[in-house]
Amino acid sequence: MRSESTRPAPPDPTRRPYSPLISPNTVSQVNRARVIQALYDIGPLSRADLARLTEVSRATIGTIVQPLIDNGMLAEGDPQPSSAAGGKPSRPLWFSPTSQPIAAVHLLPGHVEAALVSAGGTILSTATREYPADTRDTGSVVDAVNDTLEDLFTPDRPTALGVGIAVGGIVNTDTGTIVQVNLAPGLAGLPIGRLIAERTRLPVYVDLHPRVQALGDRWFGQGRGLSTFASLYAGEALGVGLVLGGSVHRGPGGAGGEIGHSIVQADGLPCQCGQRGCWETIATHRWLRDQAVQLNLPSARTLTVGPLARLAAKGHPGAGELFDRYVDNLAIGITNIQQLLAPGLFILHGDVVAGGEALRGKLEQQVRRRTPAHPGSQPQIAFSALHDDSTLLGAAGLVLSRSLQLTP
Amino acid sequence: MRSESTRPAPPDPTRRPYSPLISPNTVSQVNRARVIQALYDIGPLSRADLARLTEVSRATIGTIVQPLIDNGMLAEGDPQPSSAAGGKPSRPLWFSPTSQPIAAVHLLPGHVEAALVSAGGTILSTATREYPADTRDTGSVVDAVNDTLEDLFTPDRPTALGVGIAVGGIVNTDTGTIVQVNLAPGLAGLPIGRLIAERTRLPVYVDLHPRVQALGDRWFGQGRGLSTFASLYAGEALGVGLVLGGSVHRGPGGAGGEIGHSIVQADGLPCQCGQRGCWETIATHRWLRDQAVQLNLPSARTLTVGPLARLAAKGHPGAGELFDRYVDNLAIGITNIQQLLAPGLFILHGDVVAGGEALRGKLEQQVRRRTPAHPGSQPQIAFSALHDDSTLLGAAGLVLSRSLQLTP
DNA sequence: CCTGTATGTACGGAGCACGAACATACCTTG
DNA sequence: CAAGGTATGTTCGTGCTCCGTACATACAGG
Repeated sequence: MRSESTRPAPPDPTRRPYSPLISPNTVSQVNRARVIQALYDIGPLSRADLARLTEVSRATIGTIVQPLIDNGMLAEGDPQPSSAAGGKPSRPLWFSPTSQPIAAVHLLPGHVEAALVSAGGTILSTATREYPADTRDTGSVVDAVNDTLEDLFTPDRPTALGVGIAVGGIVNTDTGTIVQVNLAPGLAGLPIGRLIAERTRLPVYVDLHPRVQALGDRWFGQGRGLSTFASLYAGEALGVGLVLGGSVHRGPGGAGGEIGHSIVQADGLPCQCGQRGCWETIATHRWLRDQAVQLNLPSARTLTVGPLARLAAKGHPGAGELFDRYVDNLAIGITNIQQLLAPGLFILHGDVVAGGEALRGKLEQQVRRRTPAHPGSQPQIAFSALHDDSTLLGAAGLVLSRSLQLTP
Repeated sequence: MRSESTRPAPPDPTRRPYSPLISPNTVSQVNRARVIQALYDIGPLSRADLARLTEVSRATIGTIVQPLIDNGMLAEGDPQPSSAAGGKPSRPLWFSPTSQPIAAVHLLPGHVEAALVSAGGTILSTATREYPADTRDTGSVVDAVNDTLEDLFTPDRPTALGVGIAVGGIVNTDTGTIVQVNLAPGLAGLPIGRLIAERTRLPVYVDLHPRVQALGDRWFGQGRGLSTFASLYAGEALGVGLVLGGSVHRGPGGAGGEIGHSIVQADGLPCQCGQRGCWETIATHRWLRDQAVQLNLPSARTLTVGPLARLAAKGHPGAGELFDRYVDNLAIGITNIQQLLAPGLFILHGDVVAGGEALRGKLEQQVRRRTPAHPGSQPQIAFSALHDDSTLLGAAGLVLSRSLQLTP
């Protein structure tokens, strides 16, 4: 029995976990994780590059990477030609396409997408399933996810490292339980993480869709190696995933990122949430379509950003002005994030990407105009380079960061 | 010469630094830092407590803490009575009052406050200096800071571990240069960090005032051991310091926290910064006084939160309503932070604290009303327990975290 | 006084990174 | 083509730190 009198405080999700001390046995684990991290951050690197980067001897790198090559995670690439000074050509190391894959799931209202992803970020195979979005039979949802995974797990492949699930709604990341999905209210309360873990006997990690997208950018996209950036989803809804200090930010229980309900117009339009002037009320498809109806734009009730941009480019009456207002409304919320956190880089996902360079350039200009000059840190707006794969790759990144004990 | 062809990317402030691998020599440094961290997070702990907490043997803790006791940083407290089960009484370890102190500086427009702080967070001595706030002679400012420090550095004390400087304005934390101080424009561009480092020959760390306050809460106040919280300064201005994942957040160059210019009323009152509807325009003394003048409250032009709260408590006509509107305006900005980051705890500093429990309770209620229920994470509002010392203690925490290589 | 319990310390053993030296492979130059 | 230079990757003995076990110390309770 432990002494109760001087016993440390009981566990509390808001308390910082005490990092255990490093023992000789764990040094190699920690170092292995850091080497893998460097590869993800920078790309293929030779042993000598890794030694310089991590400030250890080449001999040490050898002993760290050799087991990873032996167990099939890493593989040596073709020799790189040596420089003009001569020297033995280096053999860059990178994740083997035949290494243990990762299962990635995107759970949307009404359907499930899944993929098997290699450690290097290649999508090896995909599968999808439909389910009735308005169902209250949560068993059918779990079945849909499980069946999709079964399609991926063929006997000729090694078992997956784990399963990452991105949910288009609010999730408690500590318990892997769905809290709320707007267009599928029946999913509320479903402990999807535990149920899939029981069926697959694999570690399962569940997180919010915008945060998973940020993980995609962080591991496989423009966020690689960056300390701080924001991934913004904008389209029919708004959401943000924040990478701060190299880790994706999660509030207690995985809260945070509900940027759609931040207030940008205190006495503005009423929002579904009961407040007034949420960012959602002026920067989503709903607002865009309401305005388009008033302006008598074609197909106003199903308008999206791409068609609006094309109407504006053609000079359709009212379209250009609406486009500009939409961009400025987006800029307001982005500015607020920049003022508070100064991530510096905003990676855009969702339908907003259909706005093209006209939208990106204008948006960047508006955000810069609204953020007073801070030396050497002009905010940048970019479209995600991962396109439609960002969520599935992010779900793989979720598994990677947790399973390999890398930066979370 | 290094090979250029496979050379890793050049250094970039927005890139994450690659943590060097751990060698047998550095294991002890890392572990020592983690033991010290545990003491700061929890308070005095015996060797056995530390062993349980850090998951190493008591023997290891002994070898880690013995040098710290020998060099005077830690000291054994009085034996704690053993529990009913018996056993040898434990000797709690804590920072010795005679350990190497830390110099803390608060640079305000027109005057300088400084203190010598023990590692345990006790203010050992203080000193102040005035300087003309409207000066363009930056030498006089550096002299004022330096003279104040000289007052503290008496020959009978060991040399300080370092100097932490909190600046009431925008600062580039990478270079230690002042970017802008609202009421002392002459300070812009002053490389205060480098200049004080040259004079004192000590390591000097410079940061923004709200962020330093957050560090005070994080090391010595209610933020101890917490993973995530926000420290809000509210009074004549607004500013926020964020602790996320155990570290205080800094954007590139130390940007971020300029919450006063986040937009909460897109078509609202014009702000000094050129935009409309910044939070500043509805939640600072300026707004409060403008409203008080319109309501004909007594001493309206110099009104602060304390007198307003007392007028409201006495039922003075209009005061109660103004008080409520002020609280709700504060709640808007806090809600936005909660929606984005979900820090869960907001520690208030500045004149707003004079509003007392009436203000705190109402503010908490408003923020909770505005944030849709997230399971098990109701946001909390608290006043700083450090009162007027929070900035100086935070400046000490700034030095601690950097000098001891603890979590930044 | 003896047993039980808990704290703090001493000592041989094991794991891992380090440094130096070596094998390998390519370049340039005469 | 041979020699010298340069860079990569590997081998092997050394040293640092933590681990497990055992032991000394100190208090409670019967």
